[in-house]
Amino acid sequence: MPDASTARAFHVPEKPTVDGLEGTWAERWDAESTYRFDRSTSRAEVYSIDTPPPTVSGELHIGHVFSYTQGDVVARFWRMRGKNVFYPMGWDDNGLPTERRVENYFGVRCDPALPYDAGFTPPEKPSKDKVSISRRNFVELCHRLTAVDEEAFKHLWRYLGVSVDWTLEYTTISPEAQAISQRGFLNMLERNDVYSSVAPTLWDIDFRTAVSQAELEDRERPGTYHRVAFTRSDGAGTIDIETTRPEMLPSCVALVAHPEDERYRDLFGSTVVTPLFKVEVPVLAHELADPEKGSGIAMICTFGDTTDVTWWRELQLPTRALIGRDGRYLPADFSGSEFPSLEPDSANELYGRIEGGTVNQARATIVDALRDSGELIGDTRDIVHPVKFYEKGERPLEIVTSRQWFVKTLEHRDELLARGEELHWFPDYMKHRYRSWVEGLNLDWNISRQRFFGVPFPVWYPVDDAGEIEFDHPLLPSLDQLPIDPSSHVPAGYEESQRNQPGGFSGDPDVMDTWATSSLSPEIAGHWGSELFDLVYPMDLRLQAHEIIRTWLFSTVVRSHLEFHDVPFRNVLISGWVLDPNRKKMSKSVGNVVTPMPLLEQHGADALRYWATSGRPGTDTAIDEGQMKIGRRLSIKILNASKFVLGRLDGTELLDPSDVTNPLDQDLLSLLGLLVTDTTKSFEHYDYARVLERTESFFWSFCDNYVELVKTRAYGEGEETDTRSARATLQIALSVLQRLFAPTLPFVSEEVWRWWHDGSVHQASWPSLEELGTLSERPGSVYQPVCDALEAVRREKSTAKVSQRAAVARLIVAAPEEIATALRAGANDLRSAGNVTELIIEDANELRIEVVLETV
RNA sequence: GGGCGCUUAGCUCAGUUGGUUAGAGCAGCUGAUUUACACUCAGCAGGUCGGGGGUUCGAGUCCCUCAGCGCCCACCA
Repeated sequence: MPDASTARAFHVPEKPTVDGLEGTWAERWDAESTYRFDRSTSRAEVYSIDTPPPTVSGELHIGHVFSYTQGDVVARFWRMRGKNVFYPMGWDDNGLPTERRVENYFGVRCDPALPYDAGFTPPEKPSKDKVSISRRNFVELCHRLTAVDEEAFKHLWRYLGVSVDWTLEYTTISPEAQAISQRGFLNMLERNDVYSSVAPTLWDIDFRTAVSQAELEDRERPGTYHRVAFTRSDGAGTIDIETTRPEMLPSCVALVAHPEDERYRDLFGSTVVTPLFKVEVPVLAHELADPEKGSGIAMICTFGDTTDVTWWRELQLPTRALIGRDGRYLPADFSGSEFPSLEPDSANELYGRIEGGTVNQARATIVDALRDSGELIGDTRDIVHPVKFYEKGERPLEIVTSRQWFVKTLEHRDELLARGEELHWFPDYMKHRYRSWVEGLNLDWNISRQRFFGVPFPVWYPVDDAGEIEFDHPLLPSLDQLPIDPSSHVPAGYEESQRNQPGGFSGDPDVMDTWATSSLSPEIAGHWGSELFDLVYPMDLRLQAHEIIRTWLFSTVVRSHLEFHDVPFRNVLISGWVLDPNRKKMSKSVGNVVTPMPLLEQHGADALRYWATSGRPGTDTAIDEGQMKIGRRLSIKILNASKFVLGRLDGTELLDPSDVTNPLDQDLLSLLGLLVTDTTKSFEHYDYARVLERTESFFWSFCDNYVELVKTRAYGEGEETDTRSARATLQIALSVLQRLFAPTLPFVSEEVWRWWHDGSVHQASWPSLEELGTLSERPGSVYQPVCDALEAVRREKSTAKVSQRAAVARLIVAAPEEIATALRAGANDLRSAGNVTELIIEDANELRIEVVLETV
């Protein structure tokens, strides 16, 4: 036998069941280290896998089960194929979602200004009024809750049978992950791949943090066009613009129209005066101005939207930013140089009414004032238009000027596109998503977040004698000091007492975006800096869902390209979404999110895996309990068929292909050979769904036709060589089928395998053609005609509404020579399976089958 | 506006490089029944392959076009 384990006396239970297999085998696999990665290996022997560290912020959902199962099936195939599979598991336990969960779970809020309270205990029941606690207390609660969540996640994973090596478990907030993340950052800083600057930044006013382009989403929102009159400085009348954001008027720095626009061409270079605030601004030309939109001329404000940022940058306009980090209006003086109003008193009076207010309040005030001044032209017009939101946010993003760290992506666009082409995508068309994302980049990647539970930037800054922070001369730790927290560690040459003092130092207050850390998942999982890393990097496989191509996949490619001038992984397996039974996307707000544990307990892990494996790569798939039931039924069939076949076999006797002498048996193995070739090829192309489909289909035919045909022969009736041939075929076929099912249905496959083997099926070798002996040139040429004849017999009995065991007095088959020969070879089996008394096979040109039932 | 995918039986989906009469499961219907398995077995019925055009001896499959659904990207004032 080619199997890794040895056969021995069979132990088949009286009443096999699929219930409880998950607990039993998860424990055994742990105890036997079935999935342990062997470090004494070479890169060529390794198959390494990079899976997403799920966000630890509550419960895993069914989408995780779906995606990870697809990856696990592939992992199990390569393991059986002889690869040394490196399959770690990580948890992404820092970042906003985790903070959000901790705030709600304990009823707390982080206030970095507060001192640490060593005796703090969170309220027994979280109330709506959140308790403010120090950063250190907050981080402690984060660690406490994520530890609990991670145990629950791990339990689910083992129950599902994900074949990770749990000794390789990692978390993104662990000291090692932080050290790697900080090392990656310092390397980028040294290479000048990352920079900090004060710049307009996409800002969520509720979370009070910057967000990156990748975290944007458009949502349709109602808006209103207001037509507003600007006065020409030359006194030649007014120019109307249309805007949905009249509240940005005090931030206006210019008007802009298309360079070719006849209507405004003569105005370029001239100036106009803004309504209400009476600030003189230039009229400029830029190609992004759309003559079709509104009146064809737009106002540029700092900053109403991302186009404003582009115009501001490219036209080198002044900054008149007025919206603060809390979304409220900052103080401004219209008599100064920053806001040079021609009528400062009235401008300041009006501004005084909106200062400190929200955007909505300001809009109402300004629209009223425009109406009063006569500068609002005509009626307003309600529209619905896309507005940019943080994907987890509730209010529209503002653009706020702040200091942030950016990774240079724009200047590497072409190289990043080329890296995308280097990857092997499954399905292939998913590469378009990567490409269109990279082509559409318009901002460098902002990796700093003004939050608390994350990897800190390993940077301090000197504070000059005047108390100003010198951002341009950061103080850096050495690599062997990592990880560090600049808010509690002190840079070399300074004392803690000098923190935030003139002549002292100040720590960078921000933390890294969660993607900035998870973009290093291959480095973290592979322990960058150790010998292990060279064995596993670049990874062989990245598994993930399509929705995070622009975030996780993109950012991982960026980091790998900048650090190693290579791709981070060779193959990308993209999974689809799980849709609810009505084919709608699941979301918390709709309330149609399904948690997997109840389904797992009801149907069993193999059944859920069966459903998940039926979803092809990249394809969105609806939850379908019907599919799970079919998976469960298949598992039970595998138990029963294995029990039956092993019951036909003689205890310990191991047979091999040389015992297979009967033409029907040889043909069955030839067909099995086709299946082995097909499934192997499919797996090599990550088509796990096809493997299951083909194997399942073969298996049912094997049970219903082949086993029925050779039942009596295998019992020992008739010639001894024929009995031996049937038993050898049953044994070989069963062994192959159990192994073909093993990646998809690991629990039931392991159960039946262990009835007759000592080792695990998951360490057995993937079936090969060699173990099937000499294969026919024309597979199916014997088996198929015999099955057809058997089917004719069954049809006759079914039509006559008699038992399938009813006797057939005479079965007459007239057939062309080849078929007749096949039937003669299978005549004994056909007779016994059909309970046929007299079988007559004649040569004829046309196939003709006559079934004469025995009259009672 | 640009791009990608999907459209095959009531439902969920297979259909390899174009090749006999288009397949499976579920649901439906008709039966069988001390059986390895009722979480069973056998059988039946159900489709002008989204519409139109083209290439070809031959198209579910290739090309063009239209429509519907879903998604991705976009500088939406």
